[in-house]
Amino acid sequence: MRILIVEDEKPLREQIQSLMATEKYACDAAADGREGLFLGTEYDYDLAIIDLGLPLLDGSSLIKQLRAKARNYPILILTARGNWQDKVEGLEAGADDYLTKPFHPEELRARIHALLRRASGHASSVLRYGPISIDTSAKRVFRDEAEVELTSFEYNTLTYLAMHAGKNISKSELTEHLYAQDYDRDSNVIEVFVGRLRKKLDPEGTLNLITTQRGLGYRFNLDKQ
Amino acid sequence: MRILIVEDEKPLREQIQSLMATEKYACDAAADGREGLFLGTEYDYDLAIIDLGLPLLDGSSLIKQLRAKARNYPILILTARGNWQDKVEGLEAGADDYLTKPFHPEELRARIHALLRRASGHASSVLRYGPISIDTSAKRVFRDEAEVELTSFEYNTLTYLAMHAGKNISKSELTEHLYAQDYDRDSNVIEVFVGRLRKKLDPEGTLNLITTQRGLGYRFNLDKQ
DNA sequence: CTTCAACAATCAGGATACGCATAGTCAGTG
DNA sequence: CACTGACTATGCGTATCCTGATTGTTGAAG
Repeated sequence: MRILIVEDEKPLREQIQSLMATEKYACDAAADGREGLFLGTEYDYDLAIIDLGLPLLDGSSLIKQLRAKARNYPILILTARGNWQDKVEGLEAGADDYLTKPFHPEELRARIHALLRRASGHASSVLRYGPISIDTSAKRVFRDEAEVELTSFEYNTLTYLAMHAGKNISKSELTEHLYAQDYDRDSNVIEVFVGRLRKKLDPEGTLNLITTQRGLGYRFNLDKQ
Repeated sequence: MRILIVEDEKPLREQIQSLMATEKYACDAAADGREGLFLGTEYDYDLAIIDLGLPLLDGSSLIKQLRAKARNYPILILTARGNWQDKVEGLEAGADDYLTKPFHPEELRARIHALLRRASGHASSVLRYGPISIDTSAKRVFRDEAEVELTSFEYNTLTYLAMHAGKNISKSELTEHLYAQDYDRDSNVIEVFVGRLRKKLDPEGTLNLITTQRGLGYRFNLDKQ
């Protein structure tokens, strides 16, 4: 999951960033509306958290512009307590939920979970793809009823691919979603981990689990059931 | 265990809160139906206690809306003595049990225990996992018929893990359910307590009681019997 | 058909951050 | 004021992640 934070107050921004870090979400932060618009347009986020009172470009204009550019990820807005007009304006601009400052970190976290869950539309916690099943609440993976032990990063990579089964996912999309902004592009971590996943989940290569689309990315090849 | 209380009468609400505190449950309280709906929707509770006569949004509507949003934790309703219709309506809306006011704290305590136990799929108040058994009503723990003395926090950690046996429970999920509201995130309490549990319950490490899935969480490894 | 460049896979070793043990501090309680 | 239990601080070991070189594969150009 990759999350965008647009918040001008540095302490709050950093607090949110560290909260996202504990959730193992990759996140980018912008300190004003302009920068927010740039990042929000440039990258494909899973969620954005936007303060309404921003320098250079205010929150609801930012949201309007993002929506106008067909950026459809869920947006959570932050408002000062009691600013009814702002809140309503933000929601009308295209935000999905709001939170009034100050808030408890727990509250923010819960909202984010709810938005992400709603966005992905996954009701059950067990995803089945033929012989492979992924229990997202237990964070365990099985092949033919036998558990396959995955590390945290392997697990994240697999679920991202599986949740976009049938689609070509480029390596850069994967790194973008699994890592925070500043990540060394010319590394081959993804290849390494895809290799590990293939070895662990399909050592004989009979499933054709993850195929390589040269120049395009990887594709998870089992249908969801 | 994390519990939600929705009750408009302040004295009663606080009485219940302090009762929950003595039980070492983390709990949040709401004074009206709206707030109750918000909290109940956004957080993952283990149980909710809801008064039927509430301002802004009445109890049974609240329950209906929670259930409609797939919030499946057990709900205990509180009714004034003799309000048959209300009680029935509440149960039909999706409550699991009721209690008529005024009630003895003991009675509330017993009902809560029963509901939590039932929710985790255990009929009796003694949970058995191989050589480990947990008596949830007496809050005592045994290994091979010998009692193991646990402190209250150790006990809570153990029961939460045991009630979700087989699942990887992240440290943040543990803190969410064991502590109320905000809690300092970069602390290693959980690690310390898991360490103590292992030492007390399985000093030789023969049971493989709680395993660590680096980056994913902890897992209680004994099957329920 | 062969060659070549670009891209991908593999492997092993090093760096890092995660989790653990231990000990120490602090707060509450009798 | 001693005692217990909750939490913090520190250093250490190691699983996990990342790197870079090497080997393998692909597809287009000659």
